[in-house]
Amino acid sequence: MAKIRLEDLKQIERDSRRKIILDSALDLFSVRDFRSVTVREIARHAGVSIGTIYNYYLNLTELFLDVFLNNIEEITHMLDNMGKDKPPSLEQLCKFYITYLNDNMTFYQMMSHFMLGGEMSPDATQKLDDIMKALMNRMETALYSAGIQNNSRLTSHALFSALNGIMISYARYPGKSDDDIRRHTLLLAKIIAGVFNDSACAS
Amino acid sequence: MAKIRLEDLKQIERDSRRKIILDSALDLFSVRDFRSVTVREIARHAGVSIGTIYNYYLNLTELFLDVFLNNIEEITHMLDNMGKDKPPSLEQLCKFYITYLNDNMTFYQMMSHFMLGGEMSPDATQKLDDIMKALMNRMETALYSAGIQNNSRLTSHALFSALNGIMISYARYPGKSDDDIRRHTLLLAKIIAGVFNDSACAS
Amino acid sequence: MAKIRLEDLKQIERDSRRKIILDSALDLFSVRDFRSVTVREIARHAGVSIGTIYNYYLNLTELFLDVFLNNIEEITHMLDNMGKDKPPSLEQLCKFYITYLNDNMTFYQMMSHFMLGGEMSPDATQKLDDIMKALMNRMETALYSAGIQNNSRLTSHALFSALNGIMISYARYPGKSDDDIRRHTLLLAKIIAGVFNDSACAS
Amino acid sequence: MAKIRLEDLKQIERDSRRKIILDSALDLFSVRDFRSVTVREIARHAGVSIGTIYNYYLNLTELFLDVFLNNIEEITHMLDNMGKDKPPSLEQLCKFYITYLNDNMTFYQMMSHFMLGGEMSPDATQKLDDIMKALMNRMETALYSAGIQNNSRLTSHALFSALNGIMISYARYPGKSDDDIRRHTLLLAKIIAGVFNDSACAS
DNA sequence: AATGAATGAGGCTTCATTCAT
DNA sequence: GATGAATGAAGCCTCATTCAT
Repeated sequence: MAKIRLEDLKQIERDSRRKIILDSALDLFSVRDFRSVTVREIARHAGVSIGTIYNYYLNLTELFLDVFLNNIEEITHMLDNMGKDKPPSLEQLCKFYITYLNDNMTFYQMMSHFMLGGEMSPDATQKLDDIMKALMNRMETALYSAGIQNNSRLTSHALFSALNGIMISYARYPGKSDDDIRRHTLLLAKIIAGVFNDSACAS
Repeated sequence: MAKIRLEDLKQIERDSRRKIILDSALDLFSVRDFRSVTVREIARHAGVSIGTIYNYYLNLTELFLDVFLNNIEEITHMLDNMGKDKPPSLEQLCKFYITYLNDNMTFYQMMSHFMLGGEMSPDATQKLDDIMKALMNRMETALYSAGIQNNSRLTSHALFSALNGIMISYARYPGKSDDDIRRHTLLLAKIIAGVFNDSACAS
Repeated sequence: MAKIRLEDLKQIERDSRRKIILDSALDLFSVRDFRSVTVREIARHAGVSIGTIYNYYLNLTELFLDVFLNNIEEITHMLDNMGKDKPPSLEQLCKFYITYLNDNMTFYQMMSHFMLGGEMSPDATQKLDDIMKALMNRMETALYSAGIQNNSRLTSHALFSALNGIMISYARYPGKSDDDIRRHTLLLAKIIAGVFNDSACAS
Repeated sequence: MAKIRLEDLKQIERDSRRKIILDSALDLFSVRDFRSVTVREIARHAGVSIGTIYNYYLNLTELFLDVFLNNIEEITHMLDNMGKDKPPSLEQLCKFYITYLNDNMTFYQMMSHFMLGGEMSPDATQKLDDIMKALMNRMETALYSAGIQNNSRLTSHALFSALNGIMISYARYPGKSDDDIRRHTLLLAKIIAGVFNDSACAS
């Protein structure tokens, strides 16, 4: 029994140190494009050595992926906690998602990165797939509540795509401030929500 | 007059050489992620020296941008030529755009790149803005024809976003072949088109 | 008395654990170039921790050296057991040695390593010297029996050199299989034996 | 014609710079084990940038190989120039070779390195094979003159092996000075020469 | 205008060894 | 005595860009 507790403690310590590294990386990513952040910087910022990073992650890509997956999980959890009793409305969901993306530009930077060529191990691919499915389930539920009951899975893919596309297309509209961007993307999110809602009514 | 002709010739030669470089780059990008293509490779493939590349482009980014802008212009022209007399239907437009993106993966790779951190000169930003506006005009026209007459500019932004998002989100769905991807993204394009169409009817 | 037995037991356990480590290392070396084997791998393969390795060896070099010395001792013992009553003939000796080297490529890899720059402690140097002398005695005996009685010590050095050189020079003849190598090196061993034999007769 | 001269000049310049790099590397290798010499050091010592090294060599291994091949060629040429009219005697050849090895410890360090695991491209392997054959021809000729006319190719392999083995086995005899080593290895070379000579007479 | 050799900062990663538990 | 996480120096190599010819 004592032994089990010791192992547990070790695991907890390991997890917490991994979290320190992860959070340090996030910290840096919130300020700079993640592709320009170096291992050295992450290590220094986390207060550990370079080697320690590699004790917790096979390579930089795995660390990036961890950040990415954590983001998706966070979004999923936040969605679960939005409407305690009933699922969020389409508009709530869209606005929330776009707000999250505005607050976490690293997230869609990484999405682009991994989707457009970032090499991933089969293991990582599987994990990503699972976590993504959980998020898609929430989207599907919201669509279902909004009255879209045919093709709901495919439509949730379309909705997810549309929202991601907003940020990809307008996250850096030339000459606009961060606030302008936020306002514009939220507006587009509202339009997307409206379009999907109307479509539900029409059909 | 003779002088003018000589200058013209020079300009023509210059333009054609620039085109050779551009096409060579495109050639390479059709096979590999553009971020992994080096100046040396482009030069060798174009049959010119590295230095020549820099005689025609300030730096690699400008060349990338040229490729990108040419793509947008090409899309715009193709849209213009689709329906000789009447603008394309929403579904036609969406399917066409997604088909183009499937055929030119470099295009949305570059879109992501420039939107998510690629540094651009003010000059380049302006040019991009102009060319993008022309494309957006075509989208707006199609939406207008489909019955979306309120907020049509904003809605065309939303449509553009949604289509881009399809590729970003599903261009590399794990374990799917190129053909699967094409089928899935076209399906999503159809759903998007349908949703926008329904919305037009509903309102 | 009980105490002595306990100490003995401890020593036996210590020796056996050291042997486990040594054998694990040998196991790995039989498959891969010893210079590419890491402490971590040896530890894992031996089923002990990295730290334990360092409880038994001052550093990796000492472990390598231990493997090397054990090899030389093994060769010496095998030579002793070859001809129970009379020493082996020159050809027998040469063939045996080359066969051993073919079977234990790590041995001459290490010989090269230590001879060509591997740092050794004075203590280790002394140990190596002793063990090497024992082997050289066997060679000298064989040469003596073959009729080489002048300069026999020096000649045994020459013979030893010649045999080692065979492996260094032809252990990786380009495009040859392991079997080809074995056949070629054994042939050269036979020639060397013959040359030394003839020389004995001639003088 | 002018053009050809220009190209020639360029090639000459290229060759000479390559030689500068090569000589700088050799310079360093004469003082330190080549495996501990870094690209940075070679570059600094040659007065060029690191990148320049890689303009002339694909990687460090290729540079090492170039040093090695140059050594073999040098030996071959020196052998050719030894006896203007008649080939060198066996003893001359052996002594010369061992002297060369004593003067160029990098040579047999590299021989060991490449023979015992250093990865080589097929192209490099071929080049090495060719150059080695030229050297072996000289050895064979000397053996032939010494009266060894049966199996002369195989015997030249054996002689080559034996000489290499001398250095591998005794280049670092514990507690001996460089001069001691030189004397001892030359002695062994003489014995080897004698043995092969006697053998020729006996048969 | 065309050439292409030279540049060199800086990236990621490895791995023997230590030492607190 | 056993453990194994932490350390961090150091290695090789890439590649956009410049500039003398």
